[in-house]
Amino acid sequence: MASLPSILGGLDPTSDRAVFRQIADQLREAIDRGRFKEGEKLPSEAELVEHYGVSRMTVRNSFSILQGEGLVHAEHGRGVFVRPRPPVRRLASDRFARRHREQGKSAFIVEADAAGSHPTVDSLEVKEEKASQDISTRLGSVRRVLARRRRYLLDGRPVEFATSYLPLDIARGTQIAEPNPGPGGIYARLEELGHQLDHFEEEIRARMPSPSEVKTLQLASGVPVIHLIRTAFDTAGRAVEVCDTVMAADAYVLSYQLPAT
Amino acid sequence: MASLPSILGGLDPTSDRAVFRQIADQLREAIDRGRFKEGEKLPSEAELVEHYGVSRMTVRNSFSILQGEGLVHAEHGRGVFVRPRPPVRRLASDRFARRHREQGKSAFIVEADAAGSHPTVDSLEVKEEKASQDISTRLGSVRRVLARRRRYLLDGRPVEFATSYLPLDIARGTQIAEPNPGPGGIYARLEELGHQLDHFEEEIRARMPSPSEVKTLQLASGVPVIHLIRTAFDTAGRAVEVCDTVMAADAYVLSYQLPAT
DNA sequence: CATGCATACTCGTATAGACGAGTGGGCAAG
DNA sequence: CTTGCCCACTCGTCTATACGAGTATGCATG
Repeated sequence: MASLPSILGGLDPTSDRAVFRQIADQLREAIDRGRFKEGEKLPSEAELVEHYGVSRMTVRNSFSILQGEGLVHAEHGRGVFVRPRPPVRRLASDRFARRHREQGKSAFIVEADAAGSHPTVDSLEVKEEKASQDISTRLGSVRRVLARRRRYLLDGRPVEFATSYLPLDIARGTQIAEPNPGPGGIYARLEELGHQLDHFEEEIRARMPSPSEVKTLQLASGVPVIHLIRTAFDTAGRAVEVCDTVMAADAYVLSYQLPAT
Repeated sequence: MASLPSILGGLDPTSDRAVFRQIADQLREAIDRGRFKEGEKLPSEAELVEHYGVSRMTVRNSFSILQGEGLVHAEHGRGVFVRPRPPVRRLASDRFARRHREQGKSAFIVEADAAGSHPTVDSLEVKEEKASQDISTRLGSVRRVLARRRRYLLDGRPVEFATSYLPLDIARGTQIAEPNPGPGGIYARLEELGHQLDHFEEEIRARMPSPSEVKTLQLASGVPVIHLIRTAFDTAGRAVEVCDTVMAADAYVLSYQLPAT
């Protein structure tokens, strides 16, 4: 690495911009310009204290700004690093098309294999439970539901956490209530049960994760989540499934195709 | 407000959870439970210093966690407040349907009026410029484009910042190159010019905002942005417009309807 | 009554120091 | 050579203090 003074400038004492912001600005610019590359270690707190002639807390304050922006992450005992951008998973709007439901493996597995990454699904839980107010409304005033929870990982990294809710009168006692719903997933089973799927509705929000989501998805600070709620409707117009998904935002791009009507 | 000890507990010295995290946990829980309501002022730093018997920096550290989560925001000289959740704007996937293009006013204005809020559009800029690599690719290798930039506000609050890019051979010299594109917007003009719209593709990402986005959208800390890139295709299969939109994530819910095919 | 200032309270910025804990390299002992 | 310890370096946590600047309130002055 080049010497610090050649990468980072000095402070402007006449500026009314706070010192820790000036330092953050310089580091951010250096990162944007590629002076510090993905995964590379930034100067240590001590080095920056030395370089700028400020106290350590001031430097730490700068780092915390960049962390909040998702640009860097700190590793205890090692240093502060430019956060590498993980490969993103592309979700196309036709991902639930019937033709994708032919094979035995789930869409997640097939797609990950194709992308050369190693997919895993864990913490599978299938149980009956009381529907939340929101789920009940979406499913048309049901009291209890079958909930299917699972977490998806790519190359060991958790990227998505999803729960499907289904009305008991549809799902109870069927293969949908089994941990492994069989080839084509629960949508294939629903159609076999006479609920021909008509369309899906998806609601998308983005927000900062709750502490429990940070834990489950092992999120670095400065990484938002995409919260997607999908409702599946059968040809009778009935909502037959609600799927609540929380995704690590840095791992996903959602893609939709809309008719111009 | 009830007394502090009745809302916030004490610290657990035996816990290995850092003190500032314990304080943040208690404040977060109090907020979640509605002990502190939206817009309400939290105890001041001094009060919490008193209550917990810790130093001020420790309390500030707790607040900075909650700020990063988007739960609270600080106002210089006033206090720290529970961040109110703004009314969200719902974007439905049929928002560009031809039938919505009849009236003179833009979709944004019509919709906001219906919701009872006061919409504004500002910082309108229309100019020809060099296409970025990404835009060029999406539009099919054009070098220069017409760029239409504008910012949308609801009740004075900026919520969205968008830029449309169009190939010069289509847009130059037409009403599309005017600040006001006329009734039905640029999509109506494109169709009049013989580019019957066939479908749109939308790409959605979520991430933390850049400093300039924070400024333009006046974002509180802990608020991510939704980055939406829409490409419009005509019936000849040509990409005739790319619209790059950055939205305050706390102001939007995107909604899509997908066929089950 | 109205104006304006003093003041108390709020958060913002910055310093200096202390100790703890994770990491990794080098050196010494076996 | 291998094992294990020490040490230097890293970030994590916390204290104590100081001054600045924005806000709001009330009181004194005109």
